[in-house]
Amino acid sequence: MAAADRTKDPVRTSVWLEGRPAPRRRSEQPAGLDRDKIVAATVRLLDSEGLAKFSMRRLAAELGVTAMSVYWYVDTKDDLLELALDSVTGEIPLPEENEAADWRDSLRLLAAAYRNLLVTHPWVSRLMGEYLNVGPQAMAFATAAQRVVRASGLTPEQLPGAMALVYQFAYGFGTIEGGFTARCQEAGISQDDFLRRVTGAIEDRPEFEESRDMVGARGDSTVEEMRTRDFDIALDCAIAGIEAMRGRTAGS
Amino acid sequence: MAAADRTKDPVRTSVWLEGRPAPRRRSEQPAGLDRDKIVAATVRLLDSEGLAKFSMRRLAAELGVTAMSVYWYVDTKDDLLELALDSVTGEIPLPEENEAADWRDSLRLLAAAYRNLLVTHPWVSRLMGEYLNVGPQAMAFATAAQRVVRASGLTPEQLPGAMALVYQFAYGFGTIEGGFTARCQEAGISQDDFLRRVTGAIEDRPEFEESRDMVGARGDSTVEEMRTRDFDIALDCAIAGIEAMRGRTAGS
DNA sequence: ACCTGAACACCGTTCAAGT
DNA sequence: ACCTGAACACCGTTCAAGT
Repeated sequence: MAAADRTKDPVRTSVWLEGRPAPRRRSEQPAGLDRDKIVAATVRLLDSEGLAKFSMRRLAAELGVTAMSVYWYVDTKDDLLELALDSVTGEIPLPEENEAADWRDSLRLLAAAYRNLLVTHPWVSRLMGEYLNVGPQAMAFATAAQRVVRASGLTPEQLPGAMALVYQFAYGFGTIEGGFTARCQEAGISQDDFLRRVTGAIEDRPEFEESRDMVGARGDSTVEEMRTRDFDIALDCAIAGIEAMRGRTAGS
Repeated sequence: MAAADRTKDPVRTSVWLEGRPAPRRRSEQPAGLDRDKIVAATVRLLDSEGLAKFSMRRLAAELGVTAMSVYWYVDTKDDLLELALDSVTGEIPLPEENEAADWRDSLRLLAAAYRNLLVTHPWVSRLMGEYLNVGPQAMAFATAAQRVVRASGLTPEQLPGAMALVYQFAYGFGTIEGGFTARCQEAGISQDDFLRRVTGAIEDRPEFEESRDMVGARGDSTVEEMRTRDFDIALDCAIAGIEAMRGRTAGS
């Protein structure tokens, strides 16, 4: 199947794998619409109101245009969300190619940036789980992520497992954290207040007795501090694991 | 705020933290409806058709009843989904309390079971990211999960980080895996065929050149084998990390 | 080439009414 | 106590029509 005759495929894979390139603009359009402008407005709306409230009609209103105008630049809502996903993925700062830095430091920076993306854009997690995520920015991140872990000196057989450990951990961590912050934002309440509210509700009910110590605050830390500490310790642990794996053979 | 007068709260936390207990049935109802039956039907529908296609109207049709009948047993769709989430969480086999087994083995079993839950019910991941997940089954799992990692001998300061590393990794891994299998099932295509299709599309397009080795198959393994291998290696790595962290002080 | 309007087949949920 | 029907305010998307 040549690139030229690739057209509508019944099995949807990804916007990025469709034959059709983004339509290029030639001159001033009536409404001044634009794929980039549409994606930017999408990201803005997703950030401020969340994925659940986002709709093509809402987006069109934001752009001062009819709902159907957007469909000139984008095939479906799914495609648009994929574009928005890749767009914010580009916000992750990637380490320099020829940097002499220790791979542990690079790994820590990259994982923290990944976590940060998932927290500042809580809708990102769901889209990553739903779509293939093979856009250019996602690929650039994946390449950098692989390069950083490869510098640890693991064997090619160990590499994918170690990659999964670090980045899937960061994904899971950022997902739960993002869900929590989004919920608080939606309720118009601080994270610490929300936690107090939940622990309060749990204390009132006898059936939650044995799980109380898992939910409450630890010491006098704020929720944010607790989480950053746990994230750092988890990364330390993963890095220590990678170092311990180095030179191990398959069945030891 | 006593348990008795807790009523509708503008800040939604979770079904499990609402004052109202599940209404208990007294005799034969006209349609023989039931909270358990509703939740079971919900799980069945979510498994077979996915979260995107699930609706209260679709569920009602499955139960042979009007859409609004369900609302007698459940306040909102969100509440129902929370109930379904906790219901399948109970499918995870938990290790015996007084087992003399090595914590590494228990951890491997529990993490694998967690991954398995996320893959067999691909809708679970999204709900875990969206809701608080403090239902009884989720709490039982969390308790067991904590007990297993605690047996590794880490300090109380290290414990939450190590927990996060292992279980958030399993969550992230199962999420991506579940999303992939769901996509294949929806398209009516095998996972290996889907992968071949994607790699084929990537080979056709020059802009994906440098990311080709990250997507393709490795050796002659099937997709499923590759993933299990990576998952196991990642867990080995995490366990090695936990062992290396043992006895380390805060800043070493 | 770009944008609109009406229409179709859906949603979750409220509310008054039936039995 | 339990279930229904009509209605409200939404969806994503198609399709014919405008400029």
